[in-house]
Amino acid sequence: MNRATIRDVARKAKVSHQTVSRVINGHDSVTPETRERVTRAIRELEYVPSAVARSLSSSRTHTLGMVTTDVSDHFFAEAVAGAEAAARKRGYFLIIGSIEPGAEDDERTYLRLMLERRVEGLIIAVPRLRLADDDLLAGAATRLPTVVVASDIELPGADHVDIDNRKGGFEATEHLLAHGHRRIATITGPLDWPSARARLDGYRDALRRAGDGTEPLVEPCLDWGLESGLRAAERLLATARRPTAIFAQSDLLALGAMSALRAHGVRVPEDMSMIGFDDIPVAQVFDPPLTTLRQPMREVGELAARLVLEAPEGARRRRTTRHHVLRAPLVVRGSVARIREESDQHAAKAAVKRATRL
Amino acid sequence: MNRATIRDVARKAKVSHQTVSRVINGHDSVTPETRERVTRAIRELEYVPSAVARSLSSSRTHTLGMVTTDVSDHFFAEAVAGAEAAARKRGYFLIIGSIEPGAEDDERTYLRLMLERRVEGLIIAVPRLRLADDDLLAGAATRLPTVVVASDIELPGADHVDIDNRKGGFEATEHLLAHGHRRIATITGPLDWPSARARLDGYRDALRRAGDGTEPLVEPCLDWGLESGLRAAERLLATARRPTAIFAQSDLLALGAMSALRAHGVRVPEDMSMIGFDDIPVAQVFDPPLTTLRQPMREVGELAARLVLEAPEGARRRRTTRHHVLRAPLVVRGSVARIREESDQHAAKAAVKRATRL
DNA sequence: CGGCCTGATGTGACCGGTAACATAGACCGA
DNA sequence: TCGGTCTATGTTACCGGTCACATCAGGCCG
Repeated sequence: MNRATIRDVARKAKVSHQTVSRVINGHDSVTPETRERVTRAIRELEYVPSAVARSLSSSRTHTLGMVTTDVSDHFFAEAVAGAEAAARKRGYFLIIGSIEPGAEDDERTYLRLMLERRVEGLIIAVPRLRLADDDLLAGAATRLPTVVVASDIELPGADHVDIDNRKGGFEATEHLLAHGHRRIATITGPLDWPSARARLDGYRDALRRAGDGTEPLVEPCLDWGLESGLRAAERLLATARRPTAIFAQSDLLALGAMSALRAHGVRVPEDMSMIGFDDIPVAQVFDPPLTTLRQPMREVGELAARLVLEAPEGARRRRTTRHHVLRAPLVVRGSVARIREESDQHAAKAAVKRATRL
Repeated sequence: MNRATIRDVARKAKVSHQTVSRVINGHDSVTPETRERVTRAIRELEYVPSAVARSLSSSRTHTLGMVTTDVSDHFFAEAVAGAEAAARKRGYFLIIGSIEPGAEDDERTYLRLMLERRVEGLIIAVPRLRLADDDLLAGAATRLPTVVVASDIELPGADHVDIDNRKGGFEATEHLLAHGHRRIATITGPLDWPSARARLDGYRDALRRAGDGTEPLVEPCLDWGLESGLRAAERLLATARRPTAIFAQSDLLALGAMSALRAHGVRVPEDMSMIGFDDIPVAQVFDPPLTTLRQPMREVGELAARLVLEAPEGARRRRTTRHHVLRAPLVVRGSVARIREESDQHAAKAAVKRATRL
């Protein structure tokens, strides 16, 4: 039971296939009665036009491709949703290749699949550097409008969209400093992610600027998840001079850490202030509600799709790279408190000790 | 700068286009040296075969379509990931249409887009009934292998994959009953979702079977989210005879409810036992860790894709519908406690009162 | 040594649309 | 009345692959 074609419809309606094509595409200059005959034939044959044939002859696929890190990461899932919505609003279809952890070779496979399908634009949301020196990607970027999301990858002519991670890290740390904290630890994401490094840089910036006995205390993790946060917090609790505040680079790291703290009888925010990054929905119903930085993930995706679709055509393509950076505003909730006297003294004592040692 | 075609490669390698095709498809009966010449030409021209043209002539698209409810729902996001993985393992590409809340008309649009793209199979993961009487869908289901996920939609010849929600609801309630609870409320998802109704049925089954002064107390919500859970819990706290346990039909509803309880000074599990449904990752780091039912969402998606791909071809198609039901096992954590004496008396007193009234 | 088989390669049609151009009336003004 | 313009429709080629079949050169066998 094969699908009817445009010629089957034409035969049934006793017109030429071209007239059918005109009806389908809402072309004017078709007599109402002819149009009606054709429409009926289409309905009776359950004709559905073939996007495949249409793409081949018109060389337009109306399809965008997005290669992303595993969408089980909240950030990327939202970015995909945003890109999808923006694409669809403009009549485009988004096909997605989500790279699962451990299957990083799929990056190339996906990219290739998308090029074979003749996508008209590319969004690359892969933070790691593996793809960077790939000639397949480089070639694609010169032919197609390409936007790189949340990544360092350098591609001539490709625009970048990202969160201002450095500033975010800076503001998170400043917020803790403003509450009197001096011993501030950070739990980072994987340091081969540009976002993790940038947030760490922001953290360092803030501490450096504060001077005054502050000192970086960095606890890196291999992923952004709960488990890692939990273990990182346990390592921090075991250190000689325990911090009074922790800046976790993701909400999941923060929530994992908080569960470890709870298990050890350390209260948040009384004994330990905590700040996250992301603003995932559950952050606000946690106990205490998590102070964090909201990442506008959906907007990142939307902006990426818009840039791809509005890129100038062919010869008019720019060779310059533009960076679009979105702010991640601080959302103050209940997980940060002013440092307690005791801890203050503790910190002060520690500072003196350190000063003496130098 | 347009893409090279198979004929360009042929010209450059001084062979016929058919030979190039043979090389691309790894066909044997090509001399090693010819193969080498062709391969070099492919590389030099940066030739990438066109899946569009290939699909048109071979009438195989190697594409599956999945129409789902908004993937911001954890269940559907995981199901998509599972289906994607299963499809890809078999050399298929999954294209996704995610219906956002409020844009339910898109169902048809997406379905149509997928049919136009000549998908070779369909996964319909749309719980609401809107699509049910759609002739487009019905027609598609007779032509293509189709699987319906987490939905009541009746389609001749389409298999169904779902969670055993009724049993899940039953077991959740039984678990609470086993801890001595008698006044057990349930916070449901939207009751036009089959899963919500089935869980509610399971809850009722368990109460009915327990008899003995139990009585349903149903608090329905319009979505599955935190906010709704929060407000539902507030309504429950305001009722005259406050329940001692709540079965929330999703983890988000449960977490939202717990945040409301906390705000009202009601401790979980001491004053109120709580059980969820889903087992989202953060459930285990909550305070207390949430007892819940784990939905094997990934497996649902994988199974759906497998069924689509392994469906018998054409004439051998079954007209019967098979239902595949996956268990949602109980995950015991810390949010359910044995009922306290005081509440026990309370419940007993209430039971007597009710008996008297009858 | 001719016939036949086999492996390597080439030829032309075809998949189902779109694009460009052709054609045939109808209408219209000079 | 006639050429020109406009509208409705038809004709043909083409997009870039695959498919079925044709061709051709060796090798083997009787």
